[in-house]
Amino acid sequence: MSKPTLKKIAQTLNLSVGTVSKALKDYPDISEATKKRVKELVKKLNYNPNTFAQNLRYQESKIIGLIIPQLVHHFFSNIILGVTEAAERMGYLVIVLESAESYEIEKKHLDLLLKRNVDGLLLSLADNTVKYNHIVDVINQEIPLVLYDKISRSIDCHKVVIDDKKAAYDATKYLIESGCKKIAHVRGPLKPQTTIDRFLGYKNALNDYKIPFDNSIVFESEEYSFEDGKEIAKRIKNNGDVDGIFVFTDLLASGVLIGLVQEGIKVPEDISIIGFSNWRLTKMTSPTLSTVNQCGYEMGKEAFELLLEEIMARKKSKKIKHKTIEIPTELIIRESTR
Amino acid sequence: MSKPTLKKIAQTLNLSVGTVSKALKDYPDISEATKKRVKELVKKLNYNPNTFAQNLRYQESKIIGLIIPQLVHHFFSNIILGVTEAAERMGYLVIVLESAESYEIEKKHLDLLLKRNVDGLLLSLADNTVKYNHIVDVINQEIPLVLYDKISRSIDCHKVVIDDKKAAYDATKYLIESGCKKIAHVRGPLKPQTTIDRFLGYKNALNDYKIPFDNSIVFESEEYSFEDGKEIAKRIKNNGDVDGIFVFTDLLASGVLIGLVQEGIKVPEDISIIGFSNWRLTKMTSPTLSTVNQCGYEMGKEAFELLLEEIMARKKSKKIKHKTIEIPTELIIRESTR
DNA sequence: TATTCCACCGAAAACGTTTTCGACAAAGAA
DNA sequence: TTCTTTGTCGAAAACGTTTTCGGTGGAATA
Repeated sequence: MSKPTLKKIAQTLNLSVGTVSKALKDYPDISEATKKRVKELVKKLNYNPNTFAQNLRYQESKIIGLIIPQLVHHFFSNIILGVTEAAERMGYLVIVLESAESYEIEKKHLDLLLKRNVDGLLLSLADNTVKYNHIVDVINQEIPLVLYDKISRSIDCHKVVIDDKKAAYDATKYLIESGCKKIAHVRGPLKPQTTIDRFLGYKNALNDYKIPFDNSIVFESEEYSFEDGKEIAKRIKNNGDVDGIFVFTDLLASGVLIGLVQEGIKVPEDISIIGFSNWRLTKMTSPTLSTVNQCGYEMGKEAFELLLEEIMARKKSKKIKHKTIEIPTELIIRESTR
Repeated sequence: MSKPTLKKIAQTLNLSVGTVSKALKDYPDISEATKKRVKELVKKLNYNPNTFAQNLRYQESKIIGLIIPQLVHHFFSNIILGVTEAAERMGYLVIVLESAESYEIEKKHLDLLLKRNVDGLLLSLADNTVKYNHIVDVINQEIPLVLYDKISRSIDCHKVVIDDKKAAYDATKYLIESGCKKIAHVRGPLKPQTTIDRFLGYKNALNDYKIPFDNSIVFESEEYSFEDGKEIAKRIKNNGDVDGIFVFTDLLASGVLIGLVQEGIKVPEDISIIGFSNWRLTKMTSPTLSTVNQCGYEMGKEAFELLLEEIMARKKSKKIKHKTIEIPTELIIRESTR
């Protein structure tokens, strides 16, 4: 009752193992007659080639590794979905590991995946990592790797990002054009490139519309939690004349929103708010939250396709020119803006 | 520059491949001297055993498959985290695939994972599957499999679930004891066992407290979306004297909550609401939503441990008595209840 | 009849590891 | 001296597949 192998098939058919293998792969030097005999028995026994043997033979696993900063996160769930679906179409499977925004774990998991002989790696940097040696090492070992979402410009590989700067610019621009005169910004620590770029987009928009930048209405949240948002709402309230806020992530934005409402401020009549990421919760606050849609599914798909390109290039030991794909974002206007 | 292998190490050390292998595994028939020589070179070359060869040799992949009905879902993200962390501790990696609540895809993905020689499977049934042949087949093939969350009692294997009936009972009981007299229930189609059990728990609580069951205030939602919840809120409003609602899932519950508030009904003064699952969004509605905490992380962890038990038993070809673990739930009272 | 050619198939190496079974010394016991 | 023991190591099979390189027989050609 054990699994059928080429050997068993060969024995019952009085053929050699090699002939059976070739028959299955339609080699021209096998007669149609024996091909038929082989294929029929294979079907009958429900034979499937042993992956382990194939892996060993071809020196590839048809598995890629996907490292994610935070598993429990709407955006990254969409990334996983995009990656796995694209991968599956091309015969690859995906192993997902979380870095928990920690440099140490990121490194450990990178290592773990390499030891398991994945064919390639998809990586979004932990907020916490500022050194990139571990990543450069991987690339130098000729292991295909592409960075997505949270990347570092200094690493030479394929990358896929959203245009944070433009998205932030557009959001701020919308606030300005809808009549806001004094626009605050709530951001996180300036470590990941995304946070930096969103901040820059905000500043650029102010600049283009001749609104003076005022650092006293830029608020930083360490945790960017819902509770943090509420806290910041109070501080904004005390800053009398703010009439628009661009918050760098939805969770925080919803905290600010609810906080303001609880403080008796009318949204959007008194203050407009725009968040970032289009989490599901943006449809559930009251008022609902305007935000920037950031398509994780699309990004995951593109990331895999770039990785596949890199894998194929490595097979032919071709060097390749690396590119950076930008996934378009989209401003979604709901009730928290005028 | 290619990867070091046992053969290369053996050659440079004038040893046989077998000896090198045994030296690394501290076989007693290898002298300390050569062990030292081997280990030093191994360290220097940063040798790692080739996984493919090991897989082939041991006939195991140290990879398990995890099939999830919906990838983009807070609860299942926690499942993934719980499974992968537990698996990693024991030297296993996890391949995640989504069934998208479809029987066909569930079957396809089950098959895909088996062909890839996973050592075991974790499966939560798609809402859509009512036949279990594909699963029984797997079990008959002696492939370790455990069901989690959405299970079928008729399948003989390890299972891990939450005690939906008890959780629903407790939620309903809370509504009753806090003074509700006429309690509605919002549920999904009665296919998955979880939905059935939550409905039963609700009915049992009513029964124990001598409150007559009234089918006209049991509402069914096909999609259990946020919008569906708002729709149902209107119908409940027209049913004048309902003063408590137990909703079988948070997303829907938040829809009902917001719907009622928008209709001018005071929550919890006029109507109390309890949801189910403790999604993050329950902390962000206003008022915040009372709910039942359902620990996905814990469930994932337990599921893996049961699977490991099964894997070990199969190695020794031992039959094992199957058990069902129930992950405790916890009623979380917030602002939507009196 | 001798040669070439083709159609068909098998032998064997290779991927890298693990483990059993001997083999061969040297050391100890009889 | 002979036999057994002990300590070290190597040879080889095994896991299952793929692919190169010959090899065989028969048919066609010269």
